[in-house]
Amino acid sequence: MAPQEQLAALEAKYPGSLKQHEREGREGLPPLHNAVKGKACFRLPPEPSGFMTIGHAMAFSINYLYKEEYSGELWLRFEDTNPKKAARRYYDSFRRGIAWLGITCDHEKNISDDIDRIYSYGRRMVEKGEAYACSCEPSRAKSLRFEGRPCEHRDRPAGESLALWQEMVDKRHKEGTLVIRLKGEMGSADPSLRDPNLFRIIDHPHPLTGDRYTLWPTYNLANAVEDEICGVTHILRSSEFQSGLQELLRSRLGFRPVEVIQFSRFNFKGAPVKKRVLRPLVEEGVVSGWDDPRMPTVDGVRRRGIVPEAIRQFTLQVGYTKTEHEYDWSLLYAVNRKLLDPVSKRLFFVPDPVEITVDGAPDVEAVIPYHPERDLGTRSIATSGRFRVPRADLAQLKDGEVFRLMDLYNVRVRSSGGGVRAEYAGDEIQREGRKVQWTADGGVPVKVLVAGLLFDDAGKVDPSSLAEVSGVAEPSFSQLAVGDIVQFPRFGFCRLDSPGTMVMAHK
RNA sequence: GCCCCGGUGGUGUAGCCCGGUCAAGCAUGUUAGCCUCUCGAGCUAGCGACGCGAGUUCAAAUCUCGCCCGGGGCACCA
Repeated sequence: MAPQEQLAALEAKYPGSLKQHEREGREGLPPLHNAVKGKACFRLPPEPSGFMTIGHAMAFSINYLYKEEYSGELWLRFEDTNPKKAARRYYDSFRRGIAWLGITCDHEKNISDDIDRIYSYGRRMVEKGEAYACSCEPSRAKSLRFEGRPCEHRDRPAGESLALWQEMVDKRHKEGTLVIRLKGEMGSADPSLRDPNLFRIIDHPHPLTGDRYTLWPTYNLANAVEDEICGVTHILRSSEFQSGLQELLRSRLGFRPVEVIQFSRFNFKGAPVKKRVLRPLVEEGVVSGWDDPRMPTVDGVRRRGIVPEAIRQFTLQVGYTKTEHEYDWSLLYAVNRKLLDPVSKRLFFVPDPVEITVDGAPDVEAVIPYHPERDLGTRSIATSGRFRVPRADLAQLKDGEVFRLMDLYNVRVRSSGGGVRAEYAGDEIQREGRKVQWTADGGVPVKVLVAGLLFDDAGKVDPSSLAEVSGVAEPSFSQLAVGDIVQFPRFGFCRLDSPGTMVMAHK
C-alpha cells in the first residue's frame, strides 16, 4: 500500500487517530500549580555558610522568574540556624550576588531574627506532648531510629519534657546532652519521619545574635515555621531537601499546605558546586580564592566575564528537571557570547609577539572601527613600519607569502621561520590570505588568564587548569576600566580583571 | 539496609499526564560550504538519542511489570 492509502485506511478504521498534534515547544518555565497572579509568594533560602555559587544563582533565578511572572512576592531569607557555620561575609556574598543578578527581593530576613517565635511553636508542641526531650547518645538515637524503635524518653510526661525545655532555653544544659524530638512516626517506612530532632543546643556565638541563644531549631522545623510566617505559597528548591518531614510538621502545626517543586542540582562540567568539594581547593591554595575564575561561584564567573543576563537566559533555557545533569560550559558560553558580541569592542591583541620591520612601509595613521558591524566608535593608530605580530601566525607563513595586517595593509614575508623582515605589498584588500593582528609602537603588555576545568574527567583536581597567555595589546587598551569586556579578535572575549590583566571568558 | 526521585544524540532540553504524520523538535557541539579585513557573529547543509527485557494494543519515547544504572534522603548540617 502506498503511504497515502495506509493513512486513509487507518483513518477509516480508527477515526480521529491521525489528527495532528500541536508541536508547541515550551516557552519559558512551565506554569505553576495553584499559583494565582498577585498572590504567589516565593523565597530564596541561602545558608550563609559559604559563597554564592552559580547553582544558587540559577535556583534563585527560577524563583525570581516565577515571582515576576505571577506578580508575586519574594523573600530573601537567610537560613542561619547553625551558628557554627554562619559568618557575616557569607551573608554579604549572597546579597552582592543577588544584586548583581538583578534580582530584587520584596523582603529580607534572617531566621535568627525569629528564634523567639520558633520557640513558641516548639514549646507548644512540647506542652501538648507532640515533642519530647531526649537525652540519648547520638549513636544510640541513630541506631534506634534505624530500627524504627522508640527510646524510653518518648513516653516521658509532657510536664517533664516542658521543664527540660525551659532549662534548655535557659542555657542550663550542655551542648550534646539533650535534644527536643518530634513525636513522629517511629514505624514509618520513611526514616526521616522517625522522631527527628527539632531543637539542639549549640554553644557557640552566632554572627548576628551573639550568645543570646544556645538552643537552635533544626532546618526542617525552622523552614516549616518560616514558610508559614512569610506566607510562602511555592517552594522551588533542589532535591537534596526532602519534603516529607516538612509536610508532616506543617500538618502537625496546623499550617496551610505549600506547593513544593524539587529539581536536581545545577552541576557544571569539571566544577562541582558542592561546598565540601570547593572549600578544600581554597584552603589548600589550589585556587586563588572563592573568586578564582575557575570556580563555579558567582564571583568566579563574574570575574571571567559571564554577564548576569546570560545566567538568567541560560536558566530560562535549561529550566529545571529532576534528571541528573552536568551542564557543559559551552551552553552558557553560547548564551553569553550572543549577549557580548554586539556590544563588545574589538581590540588588537598579539599573544606571544614577535617583532617585524616592514621595508618600504608608508607612515600610516589607521582609523579602525571598534566593531565590524555596529557603531562602537573608532580609534586611530599611528604606524611607521615596525610591528609586533603573533609568533604562531608568522611561523606558518612561507617565504614570499603575502599576509595582511588587519585593517592596515599587506605585507610580504622576506624570510620564513623567525623572519623579522618583511616588505610592503600594497593595501588592496585581498579576500584570501591570512589576516593577522598587530600592534605598532606604544603597545601595552597584557596578561590573559584562561580558565580551564578544575576537575578532569576522572574527577581529579587539575592544578594547572589556569593558563596564562602573555602578549601585547594596542594602546587603546589602557583606556579600559576594570570590568570592561572586549573581544580580542581570533582569541576570545576577555574581561579586564585588574590593570594589565584580562580573564578570558570564552572564544 | 530502608525511603524518595530520575534515565531522550557528546552536552542541555521538548515530547510522556491524555498512545497514532515522533523513522523524535530546539539549543549547544561538531563537520563541510557560503559570507566576513577575526579562528567572533550571521547563513546553508550534514552528523548524532528514546537504559535493557517482556507485556497490553491495529499502533508504545508515551501505558503495565521486571531488571539494570544514576542521584538524593535516613545528622545534635542546611
